[in-house]
Amino acid sequence: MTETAHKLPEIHLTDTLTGEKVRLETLEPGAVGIYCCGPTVYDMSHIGHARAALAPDVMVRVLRQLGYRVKYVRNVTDIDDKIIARAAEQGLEAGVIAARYTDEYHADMQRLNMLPPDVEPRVSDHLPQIIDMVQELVDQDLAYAADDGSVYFRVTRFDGYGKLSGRSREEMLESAGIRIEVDDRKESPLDFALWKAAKPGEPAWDSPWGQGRPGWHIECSAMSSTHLGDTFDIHTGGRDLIFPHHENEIAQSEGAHGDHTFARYWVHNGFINFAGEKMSKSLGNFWTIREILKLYTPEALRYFLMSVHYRSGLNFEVELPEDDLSDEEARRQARFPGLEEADERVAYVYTTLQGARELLATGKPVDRDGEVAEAVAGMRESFLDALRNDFNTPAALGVLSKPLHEVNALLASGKGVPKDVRRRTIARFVDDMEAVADALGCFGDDPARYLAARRDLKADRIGLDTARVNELIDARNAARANRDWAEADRLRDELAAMGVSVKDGPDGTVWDL
RNA sequence: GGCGGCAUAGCCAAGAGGCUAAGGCGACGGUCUGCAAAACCGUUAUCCCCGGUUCGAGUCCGGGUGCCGCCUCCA
Repeated sequence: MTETAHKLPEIHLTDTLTGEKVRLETLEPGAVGIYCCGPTVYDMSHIGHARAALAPDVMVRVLRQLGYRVKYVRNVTDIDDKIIARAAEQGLEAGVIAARYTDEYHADMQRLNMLPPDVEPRVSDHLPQIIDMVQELVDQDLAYAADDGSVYFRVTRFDGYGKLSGRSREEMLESAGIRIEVDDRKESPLDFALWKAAKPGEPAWDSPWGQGRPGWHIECSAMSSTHLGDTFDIHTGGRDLIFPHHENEIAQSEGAHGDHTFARYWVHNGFINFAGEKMSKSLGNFWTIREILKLYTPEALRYFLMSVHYRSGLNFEVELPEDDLSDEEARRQARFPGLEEADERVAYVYTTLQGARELLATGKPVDRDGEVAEAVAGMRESFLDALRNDFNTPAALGVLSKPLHEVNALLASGKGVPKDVRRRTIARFVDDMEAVADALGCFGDDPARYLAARRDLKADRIGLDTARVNELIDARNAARANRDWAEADRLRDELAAMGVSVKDGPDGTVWDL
């Protein structure tokens, strides 16, 4: 416990357990342990996975920027029914499938600029801890082995059951069996598997109950206590995991550890909804990260995901072409209005940063002490205030608007502002945008490189003939030099028809998509 | 059927009882420009309905309506 730890800025977050926004009081001052339910690696990740990874990513970034020491743990579920099923389909070992999609997940996360977790535990590396935990629960009579060698958690013995999802055991019992058949190996319909007896041909490990594998929920209980302790600060995941997954984690962990609080705060991200054009079954109802990144930059996707608070639902509008195209081709030509807007916004920020850097690169070094235009002076603090308040990324992004306008105005004209104030304001903006970029994982690239990469991506997407564009631009510049406006405008229309917009500036003509 | 969440401008979206309800997109008007584009400036809402608590409610409580999610190893 240090002096500075007490001075760290306050963080508030919404805890699913109470449904209220509360001040984060960490177990150990100045330090935060976060556990995130990571992917089950049986297929390519979709944008929902990106959202689930982004929520803790922003938390870790913000907490670290504010001076907290963070231990970020995100697991990989590499033993699971779906993996086994996929392996069987493809005639491969389950481990091969898991390894492949773990790699793909890492590749997606890296492209999306997600911080790597400090520890990334895999279920297959934690069998001893899992078995110990199941044994502990059996010893405490909180679990029982069935005749076939499966072990179930005895929900009737854990009084807190239902506290996260807001249900009572009585309610759940009433609705049990309505939608799924009750398994007669279980004492109660509410009981859930801690250990599943192996069927022939499935991956299996030795245990006191025979060959088998872990149930889904126990892994997170075992891995979180291994890497963060029996009690830790924040547990994150998608809303769908509240019940049963996280409810069961609480039962297992608090049961096994003698009623110690498991996670002190539960943070759940909302879902992505598909709106707009109704998607048919044949087209599938999800979009992979990989597909999206063929069409938009990773930062555009990040920005899009951050434009709505993590707890809310996010409408992912999709416009599919009307033509009678193959599913594959239709998906390749899909448009996403939300992403489109995000993409242009990110480009606007980078264009501003580029202009700012160019201006600062000329002339004398800037004296940082002294007056700065108001809109920019307060940006950093307001920005962080928004993020300290339940990691409110849309509010934080909103804070950037006025400074961006101010800087663009200053770049366009220094009129009415003392020269040193102008340069100092722009310099401050560039400096503080580094902190912004650090917190958001966005806007941190070199502006020129980003904008070029974005243009290339869009050119590829529409199959643009870049050489032809340059020819037309040259021809148009020649016409303009001759003040042949009719011809110049005709050429501009021709470019526009190709999707190219031109901008005539004092330093010549540039084009964009 | 049970549980939970959400309803703010044409669209998207902040708002943890109290300054004139952020911001973005779009639209309209203007500056700049050969004309444009970009950029900048300006305009563009009383918060689903009813009742209540309070000096004061978008923000709390009750009821209604409408969406959505979970109750199925789906982020």
